[in-house]
Amino acid sequence: MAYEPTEHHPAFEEYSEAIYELAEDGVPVIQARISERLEVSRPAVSEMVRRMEREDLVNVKADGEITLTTDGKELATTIVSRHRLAECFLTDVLGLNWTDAHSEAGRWEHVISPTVEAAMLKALGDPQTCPHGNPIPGSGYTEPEDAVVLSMIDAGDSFTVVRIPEELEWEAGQLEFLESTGLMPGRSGVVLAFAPDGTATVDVGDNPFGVGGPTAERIVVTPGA
Amino acid sequence: MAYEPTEHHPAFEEYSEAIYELAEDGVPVIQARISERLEVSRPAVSEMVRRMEREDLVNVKADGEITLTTDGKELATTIVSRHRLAECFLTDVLGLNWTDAHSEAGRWEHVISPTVEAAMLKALGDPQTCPHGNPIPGSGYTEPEDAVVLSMIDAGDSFTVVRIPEELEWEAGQLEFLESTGLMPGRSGVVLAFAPDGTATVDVGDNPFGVGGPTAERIVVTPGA
DNA sequence: TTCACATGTTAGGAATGCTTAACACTTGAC
DNA sequence: GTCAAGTGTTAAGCATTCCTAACATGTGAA
Repeated sequence: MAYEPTEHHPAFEEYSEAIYELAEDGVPVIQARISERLEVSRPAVSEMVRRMEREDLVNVKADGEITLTTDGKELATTIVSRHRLAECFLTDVLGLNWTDAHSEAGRWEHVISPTVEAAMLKALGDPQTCPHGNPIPGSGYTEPEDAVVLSMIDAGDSFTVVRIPEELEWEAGQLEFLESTGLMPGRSGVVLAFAPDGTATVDVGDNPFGVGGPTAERIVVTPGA
Repeated sequence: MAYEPTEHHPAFEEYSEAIYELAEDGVPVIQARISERLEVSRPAVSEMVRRMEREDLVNVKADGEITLTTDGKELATTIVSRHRLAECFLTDVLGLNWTDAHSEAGRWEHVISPTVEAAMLKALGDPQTCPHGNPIPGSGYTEPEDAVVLSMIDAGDSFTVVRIPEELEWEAGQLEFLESTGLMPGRSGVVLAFAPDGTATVDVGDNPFGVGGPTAERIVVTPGA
């Protein structure tokens, strides 16, 4: 069977998704970041960005910042939706853990058709976020207004996890760690202390554990239990 | 994410599957048949067969007949299993029709990991055949000993559908036709008559309808209701 | 100021998997 | 016996997507 989820090349899907998620994570969207996120060489990104510009999927500003065009955004949100929906499906229906679900979804996103997407949405009751709390584009989800990153919570205060940004999902071992400690969306806990280097000690029910500074600066939470 | 279901190229999976299914359908496994089944040019098949031979996935006999090696058979049964399992899943869990499930599964088969395969098997209760009745390799299914093709049933006699061979699934409109008429595995009916050209008139409950000769020679049934 | 680092680009190449055009060979029908 | 049909191969080429090596440029630190 010909592979043809849309009219686009698989690579365009991957790059659009990366650009969308970098922007979502607040990372400057330049070629070097895409190169890191997709683990391809800088020349490969350079060439691909040129081709996507030619196909009117992205624009490149004078300072090198890359933005998605209307078409590019449509492609990106389609893929991101399917990725996050697939993650829901894989965890809720098939019982996979976070780590497996994330890597599986990275392949499923290119293979899910509108028909299957609709069927999955129905089966899952129109979920608004993926298991890690990231919004499914088009679901109408809006993040709580008081959302902050974990490192902004004062020591001694409680918090409730909102989401684990995509950026962290790509770090080896990160999802296993977060899932095993129970630092998951919806769970509440208390920040016990901050070390000078930014490491937070938190308690979400079981044993207290440490969360590295860079991680604590990315996990989105709301104050209070 | 790197695409790497096994250590094999997607094309190797596709070709192995085609070879397996051609043999299953009793079609001589030569390059020309693969070319037709996969809808690629003969030179493309020629080159691919050479590469698969080099990788010890197939053997080519002096008369041109292509057979799968042990490795090739393993790859083929893996892909065929995943295809048929995916069809079960897509119809039973997600409610897709035969036609959609077949074409979706053609993409899913390359993306399903052992983890997901195991989860699907569990969710479906270890199915032994796909929705069209074709055996899932490794499930232990054995076809009824008295299975014959529909065209072998005498006019006036009843029959029960066993399976719709893969060969028919690839014919445009065939699955829609069979599903809409109810000529599906497990269903029983009566052959009302045979036309001189081999066309059968059958009744499986609703209105009698005609089944073309070539189709009747491929659908596997057991005699009796 | 100078050096190092980050960033992007060019140039040259490679693997994968297709295509069409052209040719060679076999085999069955007449 | 001849011709057509079916089959496989060679040759040349193309699109996609990646790579390394090398180079150009900008920016911040010492």
